[in-house]
Amino acid sequence: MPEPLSLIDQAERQCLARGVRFTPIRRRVLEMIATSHGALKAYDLLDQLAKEHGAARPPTIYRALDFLLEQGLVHRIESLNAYLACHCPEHQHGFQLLICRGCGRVEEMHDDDLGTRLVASADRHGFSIERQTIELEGRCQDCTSQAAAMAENAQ
Amino acid sequence: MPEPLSLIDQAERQCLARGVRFTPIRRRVLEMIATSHGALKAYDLLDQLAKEHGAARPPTIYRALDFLLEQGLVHRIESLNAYLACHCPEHQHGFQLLICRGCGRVEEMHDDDLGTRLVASADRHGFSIERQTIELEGRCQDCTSQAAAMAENAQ
DNA sequence: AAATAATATGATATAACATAACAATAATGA
DNA sequence: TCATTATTGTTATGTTATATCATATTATTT
Repeated sequence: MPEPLSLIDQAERQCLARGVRFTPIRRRVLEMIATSHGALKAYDLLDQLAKEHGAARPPTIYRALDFLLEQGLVHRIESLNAYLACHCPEHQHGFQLLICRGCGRVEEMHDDDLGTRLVASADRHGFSIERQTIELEGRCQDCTSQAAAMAENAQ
Repeated sequence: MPEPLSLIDQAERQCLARGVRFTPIRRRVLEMIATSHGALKAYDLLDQLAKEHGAARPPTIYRALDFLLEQGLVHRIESLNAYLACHCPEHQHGFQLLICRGCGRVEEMHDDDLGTRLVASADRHGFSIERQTIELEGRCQDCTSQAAAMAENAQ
C-alpha cells in the first residue's frame, strides 16, 4: 500500500513549502484518515489516537483536523460529519464527493466544468460563490452490481 | 405577508392528499421555519416552540423536522445544521442552496440541467446517485453591494 | 359505541459532535 | 539567551441529535 505513504510525503513537502508545521500529531491524524477505506469520524480518530497517545482529547483531534482542513489536506463531509484525505491537495478549485451508501466508500470527483456552471448559475441569482459543498449520495459500481446479483438470486 | 400562509395551506393540502397528518406541532414548526428570514436551528425552534408549548423537548422538534423533511416541506442545510422551508414542495428533483455569508439569507435554486449533469458525471465514475446535497456559500447581491460601498467609503 | 390498532406526543436520559479558556511546553527569531 | 509565537495539555462546557419507554390521541374495525 504505497499510496498513503506518498500522500504523507506530499503533505510534508507542501507544509515545508508553505512554512507551516507538520507536527507528529498532525501527521498521525492524516495517516489515519488516509489509510482508512472510507471517511472517518472525529471521535473514531480520537479513540485511535488515544491508544498511542494517552493525552489525546477532543481538542487534540479538532485542532489537527482544522489544520489539515486549512491546508487542504483533508475534506470534511458535511452530510456525514466525517473527514476524508485529499489525494490531490495541489488541486485548488471545487470538488464533488461521491458517497456510497452500500460500502461507505467516498470518492473525490473533479468536474471543473460543473463547478464553473454552478458558479455561473448562482451568479444569475445574484450570488457570488466562495465555497462549494457538493455531496452526491448513491451506490458505487460494486454495490450496485451486488444489489443486482442479490435481486437475481432472490427470484 | 401572505406567502407563508399560502405555504402552510399548500402543505396542508399536500398532507391531506398523501394521507399523512399535519398536526398542530408540525404545522407550527413549519410556520416558524417559513416566517424566518434565514434558516433556523433545531434548538432555536425548540426555544420558540417551548414558549407556546411547555412540553416541547428536543424529540418534539426533531420528530416534527423528520416529518417535514420526509414530506419535502423543509430542507436541511448540512453545512449549517439548519432548516429551511421549501417553497415548492411539489418540485421533485434536486435543488441547490445559495447561502449568504453576510446576511444569512438562503435561497433555493433549481438548475435542473446542472443536477442532470452531476448525475451523469457521477455515473461516469460508476456511481448511481440517489440524493444530492449542493450548498453554495458566498454573498448575495445586497451584501456584495454593501461590501463594495464600504470599501469605497474607506478610501 | 367499544375494542383494537396505529400514530403521535410526553418525558427522561444520554449519545455524538464540537469549542472555550487558560496553563504548560516547544519551536523560532532577535 | 530572552522574548515571541505556535502548539499541545487539560478541564469544562456548549451544541446537535437520538434511544427508550410511557401516555395520549386518532383511525379502523367490529
